Amino acid sequence: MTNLNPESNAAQTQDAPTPTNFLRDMIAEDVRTKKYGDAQIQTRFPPEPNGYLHIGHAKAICIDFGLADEFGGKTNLRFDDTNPEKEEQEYVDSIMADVRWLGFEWDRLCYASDYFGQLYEWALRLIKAGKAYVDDLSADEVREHRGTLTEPGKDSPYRNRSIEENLDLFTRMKNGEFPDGSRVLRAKIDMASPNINMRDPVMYRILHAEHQRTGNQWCIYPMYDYAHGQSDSIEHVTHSMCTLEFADHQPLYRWYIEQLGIFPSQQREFDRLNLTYTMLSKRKLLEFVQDKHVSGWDDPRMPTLAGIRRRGFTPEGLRAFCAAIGISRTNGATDIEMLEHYQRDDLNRRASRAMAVLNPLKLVIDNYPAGQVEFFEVANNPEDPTAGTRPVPFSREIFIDQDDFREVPPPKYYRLSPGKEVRLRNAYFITAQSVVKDAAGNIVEVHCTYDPASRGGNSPDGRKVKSTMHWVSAAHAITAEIRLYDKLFSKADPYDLEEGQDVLSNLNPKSLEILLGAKLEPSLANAKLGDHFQFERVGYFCLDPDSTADNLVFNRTLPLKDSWAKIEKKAGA
RNA sequence: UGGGCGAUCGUCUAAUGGUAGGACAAUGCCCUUUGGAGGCAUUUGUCCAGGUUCGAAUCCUGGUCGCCCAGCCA
Repeated sequence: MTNLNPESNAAQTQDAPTPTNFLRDMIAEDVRTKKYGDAQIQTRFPPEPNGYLHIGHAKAICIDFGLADEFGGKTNLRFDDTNPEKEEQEYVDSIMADVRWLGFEWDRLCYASDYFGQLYEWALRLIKAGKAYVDDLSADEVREHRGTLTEPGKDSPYRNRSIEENLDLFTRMKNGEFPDGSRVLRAKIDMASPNINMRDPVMYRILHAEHQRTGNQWCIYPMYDYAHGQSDSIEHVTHSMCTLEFADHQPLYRWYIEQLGIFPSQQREFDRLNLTYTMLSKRKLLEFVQDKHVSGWDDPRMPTLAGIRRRGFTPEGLRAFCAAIGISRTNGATDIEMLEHYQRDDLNRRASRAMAVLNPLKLVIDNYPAGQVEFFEVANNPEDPTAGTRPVPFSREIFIDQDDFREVPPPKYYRLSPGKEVRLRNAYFITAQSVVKDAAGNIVEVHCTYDPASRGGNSPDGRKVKSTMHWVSAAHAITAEIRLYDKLFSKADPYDLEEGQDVLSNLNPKSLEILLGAKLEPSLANAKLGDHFQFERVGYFCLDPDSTADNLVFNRTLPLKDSWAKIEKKAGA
């Protein structure tokens, strides 16, 4: 069952009508022809608990849960925990939390390890049917016998053992009589198959390893191919969607199910998500964490769901993105701009506005009475009148951003410069009069005059200003730490490498910039974890869990689109 | 190079033999108390060569290019 909240459903339906895709068409056809009788559509999301979920998994989750939901079906969360050497409870916990955060709730929580007993029984059945055998070849020898892409393999000398001997040996494998790697159970299919997966694939290997759920109960563990389809079948999964690299496994998936004569789950593959400037390999991400190139799985620069959540991304925005990118069988890379667009789109609708000055420059309004304070009632969200207002204090000395003042304004610069009049958002028109510089010639203070008649931000005489700037009252400002994040990689394709280089060499050295002296309007002292803010004219921000009462830390989720930056860039180029 | 899968604007995708459309990006204009948001407009595409057909992105043939597979990982 999915649990999309009404707001996000509305958001999705008001977008362009979702185009169809081959998976939906396939399911619709199966429903139409009653391929599974009156049984409901059943899907599953089957992560291995060996790492954190990332944006690529979000696409799979949206497909697995979304499609089932569309057809009134159900989705199981199943942990594919068949390799105890890589799996941990920490990952199980994070995966459950991430799926829920994305907005989905599973029907049944399952583990492949729940089926170890059944899988073992079925293995015995295949042995008795002459369809599986114990092989004593070493791993190296198995590889040598497998052949190559262009040459057929050779039969193992153990391939034609008697059923009795196979039964005896496999039982003893299970009973722990043999060391790791000494024997495997293999399906007896075809060593000359052009599909290497069909060249007598390994079904079970010996692993004297403790499993996070079954402990030491087993010392033989099923391989993915032997476990996955049967697990689907046990759960009566009608449509088992997976990524393209498993397409070659489909014949094997079907072979096991046919030999066993069990519920005919069917596998169908779709393309994996690739994003520009992003690494979506669990193995590499684990490396980043272990080698401390990032602070952890939830580093806000990580493409993990835990990372982007901490960064301030919303599940609604992510789901809209997943719906927009569609599903196909091509291999390309989606522009990260598209991900960011759907985040901004969602954040713009719901983020509370606030004023924050990241790089403060003091501004003194010389004709404003010293010691006077007034409060302006300011809209929390111009996009949403129901969001209400808040009081924002104003006084003689305020902070503006250094970017908003130029002693010598470049062409098309609308912001403050000597003699120029601008609007302080929601407050007054001001005109810059003079600057104060330090010994090194840096501007440390700007002096202005204000027009008392422009209170609220409009002049009664109707004169216009070209710019509106945000500000924070110096006496009331709270100081905070701001973490500005940028892309983790500096190349659109992280794998675009010189000979012998690793993706690490494409890491963006400026992916994190920390600002310690930012000045925020006082209401931000009440920010809570999980709140989303738009710092007006700057970007979207959220409170980081590193925050303490006397050191607030805000993460920049994304900057606002900045057309001035474009103009500047063009002028410079 | 054996097998599998694929190729449509710069990018991601629709069109299921009958008008090549949308989104993102880009560009220009309008609007704006966020150079945000919004509105309008514009640009760019069916891998190539043949064939079938009244009509082909779609079907056929032959190329070309890309991705995946030789774990006792998933």
